[in-house]
Amino acid sequence: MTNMTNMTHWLSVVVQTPAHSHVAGPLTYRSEVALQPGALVRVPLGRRELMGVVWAVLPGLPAELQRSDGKALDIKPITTDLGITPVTTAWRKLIHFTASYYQRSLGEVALAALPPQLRTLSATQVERRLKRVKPFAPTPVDDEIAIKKVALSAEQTLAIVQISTQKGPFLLFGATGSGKTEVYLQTALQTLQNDPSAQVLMMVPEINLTPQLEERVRERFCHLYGDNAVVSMHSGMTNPQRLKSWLAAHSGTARIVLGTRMAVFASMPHLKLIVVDEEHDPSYKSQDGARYSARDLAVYRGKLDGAKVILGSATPSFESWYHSRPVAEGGRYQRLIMADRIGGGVLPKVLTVNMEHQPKKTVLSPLLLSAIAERIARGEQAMVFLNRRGYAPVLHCGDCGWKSECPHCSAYRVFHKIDRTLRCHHCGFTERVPRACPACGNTDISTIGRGTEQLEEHLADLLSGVKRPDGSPVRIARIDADSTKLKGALQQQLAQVHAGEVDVLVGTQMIAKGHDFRNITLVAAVNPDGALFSSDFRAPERLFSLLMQAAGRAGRDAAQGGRSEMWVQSHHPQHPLYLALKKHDYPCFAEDQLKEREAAGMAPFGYSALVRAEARTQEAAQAFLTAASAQASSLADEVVGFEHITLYPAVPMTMQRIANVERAQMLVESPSRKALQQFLSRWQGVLQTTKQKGLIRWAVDVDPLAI
DNA sequence: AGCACGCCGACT
DNA sequence: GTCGGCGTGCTC
Repeated sequence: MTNMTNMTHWLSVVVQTPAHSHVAGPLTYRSEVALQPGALVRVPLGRRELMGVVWAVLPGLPAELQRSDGKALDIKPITTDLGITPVTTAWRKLIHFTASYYQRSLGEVALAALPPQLRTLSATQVERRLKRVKPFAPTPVDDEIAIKKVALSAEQTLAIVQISTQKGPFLLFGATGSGKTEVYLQTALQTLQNDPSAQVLMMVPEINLTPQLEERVRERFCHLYGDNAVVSMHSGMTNPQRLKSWLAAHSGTARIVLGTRMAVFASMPHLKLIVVDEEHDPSYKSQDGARYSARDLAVYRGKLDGAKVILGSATPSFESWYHSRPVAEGGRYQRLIMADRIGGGVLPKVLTVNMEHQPKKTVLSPLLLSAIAERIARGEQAMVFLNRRGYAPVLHCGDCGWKSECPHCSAYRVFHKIDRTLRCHHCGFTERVPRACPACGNTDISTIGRGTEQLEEHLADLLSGVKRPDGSPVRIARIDADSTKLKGALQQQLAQVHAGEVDVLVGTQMIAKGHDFRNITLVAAVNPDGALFSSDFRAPERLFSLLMQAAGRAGRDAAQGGRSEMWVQSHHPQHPLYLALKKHDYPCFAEDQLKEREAAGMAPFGYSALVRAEARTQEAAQAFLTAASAQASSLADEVVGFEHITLYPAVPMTMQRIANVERAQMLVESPSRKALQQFLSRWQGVLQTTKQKGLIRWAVDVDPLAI
């Protein structure tokens, strides 16, 4: 390595190039100075200049780029080296795995995983930003006084010991209120104390939940490791903020990175622990670009970086539950159980109301209503769920049968009474509510069904005679995507609930997640049946989890735990899902559902991918898929296990049309993950060359959440 | 995907 | 005579 300075180095550089083109792979550049794999550089491509990641240092000019006539091909030199520490080999392996598993180009995944602002800054600008992040300084902490002592339950203590003494990955199966977060924090603290440079990654499903966790983590760690020790990473941040967090993590200054799914790609050279909270949450699966599962990647990354992984949930995904079965049966994760609520809190009693026995069109059964009134009279709070925002999901003309269909989508526009609009929740198309039926002129048009807006109104009406303990009237509030559109509105509304300024809270699933409301002693799901018979095979699992989480909102305060209740209004109260819910019996529900999955060959017993096509017409979208499917058989000789691949016919998607774009999809299944992977990577080429008039775009979704 | 070049229509 | 429509082709 002595006279490296004056010779030409050939570098394989990954840049953001489109997946479907001849330059999809890494490109070769030269450099007069030696560079490390992982170095961040800027390179010329055509008339542009792009950021790239040095993927490998090549022994010489690759043969395919050498011209037979001996003349040197014009391999361009890199423009600049950004001059920061190269990303680690483990990071590059993670990116490589993600790109190949989810069928995207390396460049797309690598560049999407780096902060966008890095692309626009010069080496000197980056250097300046880096200086603003305090340099990494190992800070061993053993000051017993500085560490906040927290009383732990026996279950928490056991979980912490098991995590520290065993390898994992761990599935922390803990009831709502059992203190999972404390286990994360204690384990994080141990990790940081055992290794002066260790870093911890903690992931949560939604941005809404990061401020809460961030506050808790800051309170716990900043006085030990400094203000720069905790950084956030989520899509709600501005580009400069993202760059700052990224540099802090990359340089090792940040000891704890908190974030949403994107944080799984954070550059953390000393990563020693990964926590995935609420691991079952569908938000961990990306729905655009590379459709990765941040939870699955977290487990993979743990292996690459030698970091422990904790997946936590009160209602784990069936995949994780299955993987955490006993080792003797082939389990790969270690299951840790925390069944008890801390402080002796009791899970609320679950009551079902059989809506078959109620008069038709009943929104709230008299029983539920009086139970809510009772809470108010006692000065307690109630929470009512309805997973449908707006006033009514459809507007309808009784005379001619007109319905408020969206002209651009295969969906109805929702009636919003507040601003008297018809809004499409898919494409955003909004119009004033017509005074008369647009089709026949009849002025007698009515709504069908109900949303949170109407429920709020309805409740106000029904509870108008109920008085709070001090004799004042009931205060009702609504929290959903409409009421929280303004920045900070959600936090403000939640604060109102905490302050006891609200007696009845109406809302969508937004309020079911993660928020601790001490004084809520009744939670009600008004109309959750929809998911029971949905075409989406994961719908029951999501409903169960949502209801369990919702139930967890009630009775957090041990003093009230005894009398807190979860009410479910249903037309099918005998459905196994509700029976399991009544017993708070997730394992029973999981066992039941896993049997069904096994019989149907679905995850985790079988593997699948979807190809989705978007086109101007439904015919074009399907024709593209059908043509690509027909050519798949030509790959039979190349793909080992091809006979185990099943290609299903192209069908319209459930939401067939959005914003005038027709959508179709095709399912590919296999009992062998390896065969499916191999097939998909070969088939990629076929899809790329399949031309279809009117086709707008297509994408492969590996391990899709919904089929 | 960008970003060029390139060849035909309606404007200052 | 130029501005600009988007078809085709290339990028280490």
